Amino acid sequence: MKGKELRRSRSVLPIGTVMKLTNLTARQIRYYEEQELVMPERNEGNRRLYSLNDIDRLLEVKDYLDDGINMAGIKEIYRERQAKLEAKRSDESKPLSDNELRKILQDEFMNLGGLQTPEQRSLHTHNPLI
DNA sequence: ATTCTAACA
DNA sequence: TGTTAGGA
Repeated sequence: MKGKELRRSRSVLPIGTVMKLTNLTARQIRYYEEQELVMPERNEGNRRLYSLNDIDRLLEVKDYLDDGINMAGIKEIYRERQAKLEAKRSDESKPLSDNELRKILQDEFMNLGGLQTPEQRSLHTHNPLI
């Protein structure tokens, strides 16, 4: 259950492939890196190399943006996601780590509405979630 | 052919 | 965000 994560975190994809896989422009992909939403590695020639996890993160960022959440809001989401994860790591390091993770992600969705702009919020009056 | 940084009619 | 110049 460990070699799988290693493969997903192995950076090998050039930005051109990431563009096709995420439908994002190179400009957007580089900008999100500037915002520290993804931190791809670089090869000998200073070319960016992305991992499958980076792809997932990029797609997630795109979804949040589509839902009207701004850069600050997205950063806040990841900031809290990491904070709660660390908290569970210090105390009962192993025990209910799995169920706890579910609750953490659940709480995350509960707070999304507060991070959206008033405009976007009014567009989703029928779907509280998302 | 691809990607990189910097900059803006 | 788009686009473009000038390099690697």
